[in-house]
Amino acid sequence: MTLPDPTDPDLPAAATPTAIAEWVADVLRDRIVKGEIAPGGRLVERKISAELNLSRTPVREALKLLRNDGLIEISRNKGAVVTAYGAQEALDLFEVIAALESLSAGRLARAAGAAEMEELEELHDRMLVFHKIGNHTDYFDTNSAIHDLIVERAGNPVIQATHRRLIARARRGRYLAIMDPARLRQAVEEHCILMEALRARDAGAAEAVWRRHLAHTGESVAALLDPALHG
Amino acid sequence: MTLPDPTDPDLPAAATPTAIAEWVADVLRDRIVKGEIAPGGRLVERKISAELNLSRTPVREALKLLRNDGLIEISRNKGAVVTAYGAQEALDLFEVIAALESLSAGRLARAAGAAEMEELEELHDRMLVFHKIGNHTDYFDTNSAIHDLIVERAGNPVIQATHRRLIARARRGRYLAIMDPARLRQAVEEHCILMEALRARDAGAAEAVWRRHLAHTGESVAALLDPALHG
DNA sequence: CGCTGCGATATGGGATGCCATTCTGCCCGG
DNA sequence: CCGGGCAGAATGGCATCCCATATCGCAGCG
Repeated sequence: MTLPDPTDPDLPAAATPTAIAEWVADVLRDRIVKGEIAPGGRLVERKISAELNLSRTPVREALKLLRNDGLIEISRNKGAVVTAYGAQEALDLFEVIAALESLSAGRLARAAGAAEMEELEELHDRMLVFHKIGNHTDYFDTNSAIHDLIVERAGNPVIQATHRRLIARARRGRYLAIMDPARLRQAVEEHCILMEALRARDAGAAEAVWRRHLAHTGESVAALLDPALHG
Repeated sequence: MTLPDPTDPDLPAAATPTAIAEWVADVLRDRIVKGEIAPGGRLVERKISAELNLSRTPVREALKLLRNDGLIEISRNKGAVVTAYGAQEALDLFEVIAALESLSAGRLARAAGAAEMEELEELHDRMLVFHKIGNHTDYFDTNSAIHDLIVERAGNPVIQATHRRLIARARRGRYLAIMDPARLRQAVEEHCILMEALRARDAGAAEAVWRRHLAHTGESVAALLDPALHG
């Protein structure tokens, strides 16, 4: 699998004095999120350490980090396997993300300063452009950046840390399929409503629309993961 | 080596074939939550491994677990230090816990079966008795059990996992001081209101009271941590 | 022909040693 | 008397070895 450029230029040998384990985790997380390693796929410490030209120790730590993100499960003497990702998991996940992000949106509506609003407006405009010209990749990236920024600028580090732990799993759905155009339009509309609520400092409206937005997103991802399900 | 320290009867040498790291994490977590290791206190891998008669490897893993719980911070060449725990952290923490538990309470109000309600009623009654007779320790334990049960029975594993990660830090406040009797009465009242809402299957009321309950708790803990602050 | 038991292999967990970095304290020069 | 630099100690990270256990295949017996 993905062999082995022994001369891997990204090897952090000199680049990163520490945190090799986190680099390994990033590599593996990417593969899992992008679906290169399918659910049920095995991650064996010795294989990975050989492939990346490292010892098992940082790989072990990286696997623990991924387990912590809920991306894999580790069983003794059986290796790590990528967790399943089905409709139910997506709904569960987005329910929690909705709670965290709507909390953030409400906090922002109450306390956002001019600088924060400026950042948001700028990203929002950019996203609208990408949507209009049909650039899906940049649209999604900007969209994600908006969500992350809302959480970050809400000013509660606990929300941010908790959100970060969940977002990798949530975005596993992004690479599965193209989203329904009708849902795309609805999502953009919800983003616009949020911006209106923030400009009006209407915390209740901001929370409500954002919770709804993320519930819709969760349902869309769930529908993609299980076409038989429609709820 | 693994020579059983005669002074430490809890050594899991034979008791636990695996998961020594988790046992170490439990030991250290207990000490931190109970305040035996003060904020800013240092946890040195070699010291701990010597004290517990094991190698650095499981200790190292345990420290990573604690970092993950947000109880310590690890810096290279400086060791792990217990994170500060002040009024602001408590408020931030309980804001997130309130979001998670109120979500759970709402789900329970909509979907709880007879068995779940029975469990809750039983614990609730027990808590009322402990409160009435002034048994603070058992009151707190039963109270915590109710909160945990609500999250557990809500049927969303993501909520449960996320909640578990936050609760250790939240409960660091429990050992700081005795809570204001007026706040105790208010807390009991809020528990009663929640039970009423659950019995009536009123999800909105359940969410509202539980969010309020946890906001109040956060404010109480924050006030204990910083008597100058009163929000 | 099928079932049981034993051994080989795979795999994660723990122990241990070495290394790089950073912090501390002392000594020397100004 | 004070400041800068240097040496040694402290400390976490990585590499490597050994071990316990679970899994799988094969052989031998019923």
